[in-house]
Amino acid sequence: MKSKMQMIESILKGKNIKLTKQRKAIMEIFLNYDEHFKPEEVYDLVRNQGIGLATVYRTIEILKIHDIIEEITIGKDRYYELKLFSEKALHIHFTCKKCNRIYDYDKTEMVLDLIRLRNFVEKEYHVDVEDMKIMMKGICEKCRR
Amino acid sequence: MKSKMQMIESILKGKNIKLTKQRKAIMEIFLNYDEHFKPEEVYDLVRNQGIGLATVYRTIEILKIHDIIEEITIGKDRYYELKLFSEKALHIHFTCKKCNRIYDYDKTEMVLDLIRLRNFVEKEYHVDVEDMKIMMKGICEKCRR
DNA sequence: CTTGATGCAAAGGATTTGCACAAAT
DNA sequence: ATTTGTGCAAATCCTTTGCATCAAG
Repeated sequence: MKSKMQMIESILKGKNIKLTKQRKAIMEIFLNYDEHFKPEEVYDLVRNQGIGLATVYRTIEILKIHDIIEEITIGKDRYYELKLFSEKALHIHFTCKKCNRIYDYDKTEMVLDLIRLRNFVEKEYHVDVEDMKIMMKGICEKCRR
Repeated sequence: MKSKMQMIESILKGKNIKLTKQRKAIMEIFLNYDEHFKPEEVYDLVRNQGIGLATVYRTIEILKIHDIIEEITIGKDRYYELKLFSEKALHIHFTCKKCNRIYDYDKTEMVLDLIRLRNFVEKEYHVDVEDMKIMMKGICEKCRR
Protein backbone atom coordinates (compact mmCIF):
# COMPACT_ATOMS: atom_id res chain seq x y z
CA MET A 1 0.00 0.00 0.00
CA LYS A 2 1.25 3.38 -1.03
CA SER A 3 1.86 6.11 1.52
CA LYS A 4 0.18 9.46 1.10
CA MET A 5 3.49 10.97 0.11
CA GLN A 6 3.95 8.35 -2.56
CA MET A 7 0.48 8.98 -3.90
CA ILE A 8 1.14 12.68 -4.18
CA GLU A 9 4.43 11.91 -5.87
CA SER A 10 2.79 9.77 -8.49
CA ILE A 11 0.18 12.45 -9.14
CA LEU A 12 2.93 14.95 -9.81
CA LYS A 13 5.14 12.61 -11.79
CA GLY A 14 2.36 12.18 -14.29
CA LYS A 15 2.55 15.91 -14.99
CA ASN A 16 6.23 16.43 -15.66
CA ILE A 17 6.77 17.90 -12.25
CA LYS A 18 10.11 17.00 -10.77
CA LEU A 19 10.31 15.76 -7.24
CA THR A 20 12.98 17.91 -5.73
CA LYS A 21 13.96 17.76 -2.09
CA GLN A 22 12.51 21.25 -1.64
CA ARG A 23 9.10 20.17 -2.85
CA LYS A 24 9.14 17.05 -0.75
CA ALA A 25 10.03 19.05 2.34
CA ILE A 26 7.14 21.44 1.74
CA MET A 27 4.69 18.65 1.02
CA GLU A 28 5.67 17.01 4.26
CA ILE A 29 4.71 20.10 6.21
CA PHE A 30 1.15 19.79 4.95
CA LEU A 31 1.06 16.03 5.37
CA ASN A 32 2.54 15.86 8.83
CA TYR A 33 0.56 18.64 10.40
CA ASP A 34 -3.02 18.61 9.18
CA GLU A 35 -3.29 22.36 9.73
CA HIS A 36 -3.44 25.63 7.85
CA PHE A 37 -0.32 27.67 7.17
CA LYS A 38 0.55 31.00 5.65
CA PRO A 39 3.35 30.90 3.06
CA GLU A 40 5.62 32.68 5.54
CA GLU A 41 4.88 30.04 8.15
CA VAL A 42 5.78 27.23 5.79
CA TYR A 43 8.92 29.13 4.95
CA ASP A 44 9.89 29.39 8.61
CA LEU A 45 9.63 25.63 8.88
CA VAL A 46 11.86 24.86 5.91
CA ARG A 47 14.31 27.77 5.64
CA ASN A 48 16.79 25.89 7.80
CA GLN A 49 17.05 23.46 4.89
CA GLY A 50 18.16 26.30 2.67
CA ILE A 51 14.81 26.63 0.92
CA GLY A 52 13.90 30.08 -0.36
CA LEU A 53 10.62 31.92 0.04
CA ALA A 54 10.07 32.01 -3.72
CA THR A 55 10.25 28.25 -3.84
CA VAL A 56 7.67 28.03 -1.10
CA TYR A 57 5.32 30.21 -3.13
CA ARG A 58 6.00 28.27 -6.31
CA THR A 59 5.44 24.92 -4.63
CA ILE A 60 2.26 26.06 -2.93
CA GLU A 61 0.95 27.15 -6.32
CA ILE A 62 1.67 23.73 -7.80
CA LEU A 63 0.06 21.87 -4.92
CA LYS A 64 -2.96 24.12 -5.13
CA ILE A 65 -3.42 23.71 -8.86
CA HIS A 66 -3.35 19.95 -8.48
CA ASP A 67 -5.84 20.02 -5.64
CA ILE A 68 -3.45 18.63 -3.08
CA ILE A 69 -3.85 21.64 -0.84
CA GLU A 70 -6.54 24.29 -0.74
CA GLU A 71 -6.47 27.99 -0.16
CA ILE A 72 -8.62 29.76 2.39
CA THR A 73 -8.68 33.51 2.74
CA ILE A 74 -9.62 35.10 6.00
CA GLY A 75 -9.58 38.86 6.10
CA LYS A 76 -6.27 39.83 4.61
CA ASP A 77 -4.55 36.54 5.30
CA ARG A 78 -4.18 33.59 2.98
CA TYR A 79 -3.76 30.10 4.38
CA TYR A 80 -3.18 26.74 2.79
CA GLU A 81 -4.07 23.32 4.10
CA LEU A 82 -4.13 19.73 2.97
CA LYS A 83 -7.13 18.90 0.83
CA LEU A 84 -6.34 15.54 -0.66
CA PHE A 85 -6.68 12.72 1.90
CA SER A 86 -8.05 15.08 4.46
CA GLU A 87 -10.68 13.25 6.45
CA LYS A 88 -12.43 16.56 6.82
CA ALA A 89 -12.93 16.81 3.10
CA LEU A 90 -15.91 19.07 3.39
CA HIS A 91 -15.55 21.24 6.39
CA ILE A 92 -16.44 24.62 7.71
CA HIS A 93 -13.97 27.32 8.62
CA PHE A 94 -15.03 29.36 11.61
CA THR A 95 -13.17 32.52 12.57
CA CYS A 96 -13.65 34.18 15.93
CA LYS A 97 -13.96 37.95 15.65
CA LYS A 98 -12.45 38.46 19.08
CA CYS A 99 -9.47 36.14 19.33
CA ASN A 100 -9.03 35.59 15.57
CA ARG A 101 -8.52 31.90 16.08
CA ILE A 102 -9.58 29.72 13.18
CA TYR A 103 -11.47 26.51 13.81
CA ASP A 104 -12.27 23.69 11.42
CA TYR A 105 -15.61 22.00 11.94
CA ASP A 106 -16.42 18.75 10.23
CA LYS A 107 -19.24 16.80 11.82
CA THR A 108 -20.88 14.37 9.44
CA GLU A 109 -24.28 15.83 10.16
CA MET A 110 -23.25 18.99 8.39
CA VAL A 111 -21.67 17.23 5.50
CA LEU A 112 -25.07 15.89 4.55
CA ASP A 113 -26.54 19.39 4.49
CA LEU A 114 -23.65 20.56 2.41
CA ILE A 115 -24.04 17.78 -0.08
CA ARG A 116 -27.73 18.53 -0.39
CA LEU A 117 -26.89 22.15 -0.97
CA ARG A 118 -24.45 21.24 -3.68
CA ASN A 119 -26.92 18.97 -5.42
CA PHE A 120 -29.54 21.66 -5.29
CA VAL A 121 -27.26 24.22 -6.90
CA GLU A 122 -26.20 21.81 -9.62
CA LYS A 123 -29.79 21.03 -10.55
CA GLU A 124 -31.18 24.50 -10.20
CA TYR A 125 -28.47 26.37 -12.07
CA HIS A 126 -27.22 23.62 -14.39
CA VAL A 127 -23.64 23.87 -13.24
CA ASP A 128 -20.98 21.41 -12.13
CA VAL A 129 -19.83 22.13 -8.62
CA GLU A 130 -16.31 20.85 -8.10
CA ASP A 131 -15.50 22.56 -4.90
CA MET A 132 -17.12 24.45 -2.07
CA LYS A 133 -16.00 26.46 0.88
CA ILE A 134 -17.99 27.59 3.86
CA MET A 135 -16.67 30.36 6.04
CA MET A 136 -18.40 31.49 9.19
CA LYS A 137 -17.52 34.37 11.45
CA GLY A 138 -18.67 35.04 14.98
CA ILE A 139 -17.69 34.54 18.59
CA CYS A 140 -16.17 31.28 19.76
CA GLU A 141 -17.00 29.41 22.92
CA LYS A 142 -13.97 30.65 24.83
CA CYS A 143 -14.60 34.28 24.03
CA ARG A 144 -18.29 34.13 24.86
CA ARG A 145 -17.82 33.65 28.57
CA MET B 1 -40.37 56.48 4.35
CA LYS B 2 -36.61 56.77 4.28
CA SER B 3 -34.63 55.88 1.21
CA LYS B 4 -31.84 53.33 1.49
CA MET B 5 -29.32 56.11 1.12
CA GLN B 6 -30.91 58.02 3.98
CA MET B 7 -30.84 54.93 6.14
CA ILE B 8 -27.15 54.42 5.52
CA GLU B 9 -26.56 58.07 6.24
CA SER B 10 -28.24 57.86 9.58
CA ILE B 11 -26.26 54.77 10.50
CA LEU B 12 -23.04 56.63 9.78
CA LYS B 13 -24.09 59.89 11.41
CA GLY B 14 -24.49 58.10 14.69
CA LYS B 15 -20.79 57.20 14.55
CA ASN B 16 -19.11 60.56 13.97
CA ILE B 17 -18.62 59.80 10.33
CA LYS B 18 -19.01 62.80 8.09
CA LEU B 19 -21.11 62.54 4.99
CA THR B 20 -18.82 63.95 2.36
CA LYS B 21 -19.69 64.06 -1.30
CA GLN B 22 -16.98 61.47 -1.97
CA ARG B 23 -18.53 58.98 0.43
CA LYS B 24 -21.98 59.53 -0.97
CA ALA B 25 -20.73 58.98 -4.50
CA ILE B 26 -19.12 55.68 -3.51
CA MET B 27 -22.14 54.51 -1.54
CA GLU B 28 -24.29 55.19 -4.57
CA ILE B 29 -22.22 52.85 -6.68
CA PHE B 30 -23.06 49.98 -4.36
CA LEU B 31 -26.70 51.02 -4.00
CA ASN B 32 -27.41 51.63 -7.65
CA TYR B 33 -25.78 48.55 -9.05
CA ASP B 34 -26.42 45.55 -6.81
CA GLU B 35 -23.16 43.97 -7.95
CA HIS B 36 -19.67 43.20 -6.78
CA PHE B 37 -16.80 45.55 -7.49
CA LYS B 38 -13.07 45.62 -6.97
CA PRO B 39 -11.71 48.81 -5.40
CA GLU B 40 -10.19 49.75 -8.74
CA GLU B 41 -13.52 49.32 -10.45
CA VAL B 42 -15.23 51.60 -7.99
CA TYR B 43 -12.42 54.07 -8.52
CA ASP B 44 -12.94 54.01 -12.27
CA LEU B 45 -16.56 54.95 -11.74
CA VAL B 46 -15.86 57.93 -9.50
CA ARG B 47 -12.47 59.28 -10.54
CA ASN B 48 -14.14 61.67 -12.96
CA GLN B 49 -15.53 63.38 -9.88
CA GLY B 50 -12.01 63.98 -8.68
CA ILE B 51 -12.10 61.23 -6.08
CA GLY B 52 -8.80 59.55 -5.27
CA LEU B 53 -8.08 55.86 -4.98
CA ALA B 54 -7.08 56.22 -1.33
CA THR B 55 -10.50 57.62 -0.56
CA VAL B 56 -12.13 54.69 -2.29
CA TYR B 57 -10.16 52.30 -0.10
CA ARG B 58 -10.90 54.29 3.04
CA THR B 59 -14.60 54.47 2.27
CA ILE B 60 -14.84 50.78 1.44
CA GLU B 61 -13.24 50.04 4.79
CA ILE B 62 -15.81 52.15 6.61
CA LEU B 63 -18.73 50.60 4.78
CA LYS B 64 -17.37 47.15 5.47
CA ILE B 65 -16.86 47.75 9.18
CA HIS B 66 -20.42 48.94 9.51
CA ASP B 67 -21.78 45.95 7.61
CA ILE B 68 -23.12 48.00 4.76
CA ILE B 69 -21.07 46.13 2.22
CA GLU B 70 -19.34 42.78 2.45
CA GLU B 71 -16.04 41.50 1.17
CA ILE B 72 -15.66 38.37 -0.91
CA THR B 73 -12.32 37.00 -1.98
CA ILE B 74 -12.02 34.89 -5.08
CA GLY B 75 -8.59 33.68 -5.96
CA LYS B 76 -6.38 36.71 -5.72
CA ASP B 77 -9.14 39.23 -6.17
CA ARG B 78 -11.12 41.05 -3.55
CA TYR B 79 -14.64 42.25 -4.30
CA TYR B 80 -17.18 44.24 -2.36
CA GLU B 81 -20.93 44.23 -2.63
CA LEU B 82 -23.96 45.60 -0.87
CA LYS B 83 -24.90 43.61 2.20
CA LEU B 84 -27.42 45.79 4.00
CA PHE B 85 -30.81 45.76 2.27
CA SER B 86 -29.67 43.14 -0.12
CA GLU B 87 -32.58 40.83 -0.82
CA LYS B 88 -30.06 38.10 -1.30
CA ALA B 89 -28.91 38.38 2.28
CA LEU B 90 -27.65 34.84 2.42
CA HIS B 91 -26.40 33.86 -0.95
CA ILE B 92 -23.90 31.64 -2.63
CA HIS B 93 -21.03 32.84 -4.75
CA PHE B 94 -20.27 30.59 -7.66
CA THR B 95 -17.14 31.05 -9.75
CA CYS B 96 -16.68 29.35 -13.09
CA LYS B 97 -13.22 27.90 -13.51
CA LYS B 98 -13.33 28.39 -17.25
CA CYS B 99 -14.76 31.83 -17.85
CA ASN B 100 -14.06 33.21 -14.38
CA ARG B 101 -17.49 34.77 -14.24
CA ILE B 102 -18.94 35.13 -10.76
CA TYR B 103 -22.58 34.30 -10.14
CA ASP B 104 -24.72 35.00 -7.09
CA TYR B 105 -27.30 32.37 -6.28
CA ASP B 106 -30.03 33.05 -3.78
CA LYS B 107 -33.00 30.74 -4.01
CA THR B 108 -34.99 30.50 -0.81
CA GLU B 109 -34.74 26.73 -0.81
CA MET B 110 -31.04 27.05 -0.13
CA VAL B 111 -31.44 29.68 2.50
CA LEU B 112 -33.29 27.17 4.64
CA ASP B 113 -30.45 24.69 4.38
CA LEU B 114 -28.00 27.41 5.26
CA ILE B 115 -29.96 28.48 8.29
CA ARG B 116 -30.15 24.90 9.48
CA LEU B 117 -26.43 24.60 9.02
CA ARG B 118 -25.84 27.72 11.06
CA ASN B 119 -28.08 26.54 13.86
CA PHE B 120 -26.33 23.22 13.93
CA VAL B 121 -22.92 24.81 14.23
CA GLU B 122 -24.08 27.15 16.97
CA LYS B 123 -25.48 24.30 19.05
CA GLU B 124 -22.74 21.81 18.39
CA TYR B 125 -19.78 24.08 18.98
CA HIS B 126 -21.31 26.61 21.36
CA VAL B 127 -20.47 29.59 19.20
CA ASP B 128 -22.36 32.62 17.91
CA VAL B 129 -22.41 32.73 14.16
CA GLU B 130 -22.80 36.29 12.94
CA ASP B 131 -21.94 35.84 9.35
CA MET B 132 -21.45 33.13 6.79
CA LYS B 133 -20.14 32.90 3.26
CA ILE B 134 -20.47 30.07 0.82
CA MET B 135 -18.20 29.91 -2.18
CA MET B 136 -18.51 27.27 -4.87
CA LYS B 137 -16.27 26.66 -7.81
CA GLY B 138 -16.94 24.65 -10.93
CA ILE B 139 -18.16 24.95 -14.49
CA CYS B 140 -21.11 27.17 -15.35
CA GLU B 141 -23.95 26.35 -17.68
CA LYS B 142 -22.54 28.34 -20.59
CA CYS B 143 -19.13 26.73 -20.39
CA ARG B 144 -20.48 23.20 -20.07
CA ARG B 145 -21.88 23.02 -23.58
C1' DC C 1 -14.26 77.28 14.43
C1' DT C 2 -12.94 72.44 15.17
C1' DT C 3 -12.57 68.01 13.88
C1' DG C 4 -12.39 64.79 10.70
C1' DA C 5 -11.72 63.80 5.54
C1' DT C 6 -9.24 64.29 1.15
C1' DG C 7 -5.63 63.86 -2.44
C1' DC C 8 -1.31 63.05 -3.50
C1' DA C 9 2.85 60.71 -3.31
C1' DA C 10 5.56 57.80 -0.72
C1' DA C 11 5.82 53.58 2.02
C1' DG C 12 4.68 48.91 3.03
C1' DG C 13 3.68 44.11 2.51
C1' DA C 14 2.74 40.11 -0.09
C1' DT C 15 3.57 37.76 -4.24
C1' DT C 16 5.83 37.14 -8.70
C1' DT C 17 9.60 37.17 -11.94
C1' DG C 18 14.33 37.29 -14.47
C1' DC C 19 18.36 35.14 -14.51
C1' DA C 20 22.55 32.44 -13.72
C1' DC C 21 23.36 28.23 -11.59
C1' DA C 22 22.04 23.47 -9.91
C1' DA C 23 19.62 19.19 -9.85
C1' DA C 24 16.27 15.75 -11.59
C1' DT C 25 15.00 12.62 -15.19
C1' DA D 1 22.30 15.72 -21.98
C1' DT D 2 18.04 18.17 -21.43
C1' DT D 3 14.76 20.05 -19.15
C1' DT D 4 12.93 21.84 -15.18
C1' DG D 5 13.67 23.86 -10.61
C1' DT D 6 16.18 26.90 -7.30
C1' DG D 7 17.85 30.97 -4.80
C1' DC D 8 18.52 35.56 -4.84
C1' DA D 9 17.31 40.14 -5.66
C1' DA D 10 14.63 43.13 -8.19
C1' DA D 11 10.11 44.14 -9.82
C1' DT D 12 5.18 44.34 -9.38
C1' DC D 13 0.79 44.77 -7.47
C1' DC D 14 -2.46 45.98 -4.03
C1' DT D 15 -3.27 48.51 0.01
C1' DT D 16 -2.11 51.75 3.64
C1' DT D 17 -0.19 55.99 5.52
C1' DG D 18 1.87 60.84 6.39
C1' DC D 19 1.01 65.25 5.64
C1' DA D 20 -0.58 69.72 4.06
C1' DT D 21 -4.94 71.31 2.74
C1' DC D 22 -10.05 71.32 2.59
C1' DA D 23 -14.84 70.77 3.99
C1' DA D 24 -18.63 69.14 7.14
C1' DG D 25 -20.96 69.79 11.29
